[in-house]
Amino acid sequence: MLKSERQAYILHQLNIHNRVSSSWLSETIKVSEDTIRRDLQELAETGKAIKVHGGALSLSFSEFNLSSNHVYGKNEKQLIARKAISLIKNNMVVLTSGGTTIIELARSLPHTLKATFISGSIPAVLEYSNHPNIDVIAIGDKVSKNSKITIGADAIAKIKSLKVDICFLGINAIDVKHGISDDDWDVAQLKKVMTESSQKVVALAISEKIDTFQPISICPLKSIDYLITELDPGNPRFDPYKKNGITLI
Amino acid sequence: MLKSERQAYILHQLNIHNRVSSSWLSETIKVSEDTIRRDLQELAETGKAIKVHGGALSLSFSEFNLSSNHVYGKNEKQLIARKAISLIKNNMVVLTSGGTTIIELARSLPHTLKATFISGSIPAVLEYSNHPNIDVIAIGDKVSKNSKITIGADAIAKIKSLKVDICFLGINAIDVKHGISDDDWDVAQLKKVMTESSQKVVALAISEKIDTFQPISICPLKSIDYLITELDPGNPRFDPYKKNGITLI
DNA sequence: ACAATTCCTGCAAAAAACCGCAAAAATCCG
DNA sequence: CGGATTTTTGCGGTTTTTTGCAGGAATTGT
Repeated sequence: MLKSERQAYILHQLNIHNRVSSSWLSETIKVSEDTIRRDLQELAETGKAIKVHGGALSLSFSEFNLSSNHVYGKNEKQLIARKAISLIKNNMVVLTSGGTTIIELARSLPHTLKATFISGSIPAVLEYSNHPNIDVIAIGDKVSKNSKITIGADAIAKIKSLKVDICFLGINAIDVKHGISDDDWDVAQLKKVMTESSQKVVALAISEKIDTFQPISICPLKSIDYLITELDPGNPRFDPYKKNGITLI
Repeated sequence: MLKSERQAYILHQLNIHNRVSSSWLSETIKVSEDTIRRDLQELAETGKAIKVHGGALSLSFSEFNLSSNHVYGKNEKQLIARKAISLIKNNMVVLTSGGTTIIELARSLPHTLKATFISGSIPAVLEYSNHPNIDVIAIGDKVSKNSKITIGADAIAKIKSLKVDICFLGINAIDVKHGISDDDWDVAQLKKVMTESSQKVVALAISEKIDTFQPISICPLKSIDYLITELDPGNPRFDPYKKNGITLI
C-alpha cells in the first residue's frame, strides 16, 4: 500500500469516526505503529488532523475544545435568546426558569420592551432588574447552591397561583419518548408547575440536548408549544417534534 | 478510549449538565476514579473546568460573580463588615437588608461559617449563595429597580412570620432624635418589620450617616442593639447613642 | 464524633513515543 | 542499464506518558 494511499485512508477513517488510534490503524493496514505514527505526524504538520497520545482526532473535534468562549456555546445561546425574544410582546407576563440560556435571554432583552418577568433564578432576576421598563417579580424560597434558583414548597405554591402568558424553560434534555427531563429533582418539580401555570410553554435548548433524556421527567411533548434551538427550524431532526404539535423556531 | 477523547467527553458532559461527579464519570467511561481525577485536574489547570471535591463544575457557573467595581468608601465598609461578622456565631439565623455595606459583609463571610441567611436583596442573596456552608433563603416579591431588593406585601408578610437571631441593617441615616430613617418608603417598611422580627438588631453605617436624618422613620434608637461604623467605638460622638442603650462596635 | 467518600502520594506495569540505524524500495542520472 | 541517492519502512533499545492500585490523609455528611 502506497504511503499517500495509506494517509488518504487514515483521513477517511478520521472523517467517519472523528478519531483513530495508532494501534488499530497498525493492525488494520498491517504496517508497524512507527509508520502510522510518522503518517499522523505528517498529517498533523500539514494541518489535516490533530495528533494526540495514542492516535489522532479529526479537526472538527477541536472546534469545541479551543473555543476561547468562557461560556460554552455562547454564540448559540445568544442566537436562541434572540429567537425567544421575538415571542415576547409588550405588556406580557413572562415566567422563566434558570440556566445560562435564560441568562443570555435576560441580557439580550431590548431596552424598549415593557413587560413583567417572574423568576426564581437569582442571576436572572438580577439581569432583568437592569432593564428599565421591565417589572421583575422574584420568587422566594431556599436558594439551591447548584442552580442558584429558589426551590421548595413556597416557590412551588407561588408559581401554582400564577397563570402567565408565556413561560421560557432552559432545558437539559428533551426527546420524543420522554418529553422534557432533568437530573435535579427540585428543579424538575419547579419546571413542572411552571409549565402548568402558563398559557404557552417555550423550551430553549442547544441542539446537543435534543434527543437526550435524564432520570426525572418534567412534562410530555404535548405540554410544549415552542422549541427553540440554534439550528434551522426546517432541520429534519425536528420532524418527530413537529408531528407532536410543537412549533420549531 | 484516548485520553484527549475522554477529556473532550468530560467537557461535553460538563457543558450540558454544568456539573459532573468523578464517580459517575468513572462508571460511565469505565476507567478508574484516579484517572478521572487526573483528567479533571488537567482541565482545571488549563482553565477549562473548575475542580471541586467529588467532581467538577462548568466555567459558566462561576461567571455569576458580580464585578466589584469601585464602591464608595469600600475600605470603610470592609472594616464594618469584619466587625459585623464577629457577631455571627455558627447555626445562627440571620436576616439582612440590602445595600453596598451588606454586600461587603456577604463577601467577607468566612468559608467555615455555618449559618442561615435570609434576605430580599438580590445581589446579597447571590453572594451568600457562593458560600458553601451557608443556607440562603430569598424573600420573594416585586424587585425594586433602585435598591435591587424585593418590596411589597408578600415580602413584608414573609418577614413578619420570622423570628430570627440577628438582623443586620445597612442604614442611610441615624440620629438620636429620630432613630433610623430612610428616604424610600418601601425600603423603610421592610426594614421596620425586619427590626420587629429579630432578637437583636445591628445597624451598619459609615460615619457620614451618623447624626443625619431622612423623611421616613424606621425605628427609634431603643429598637437597636448594636451600631457599627468604621470609627473607634470609644469615639465621644457616640456617647448619646450609648446612653440610649446601644452597644458600639 | 464517626463512618464513608474523596483526595493525594508514591510506585509499578503497560502502552506509546522517540531515537538511531539499517535494510528495502523507489528515484534519479549519466 | 547500473550505480548513487533519496525515501520509506521496520526494528531494538530507551524514555516518556498513561493508568491502576495501595496506603494514609483530608473532607464531607449525618
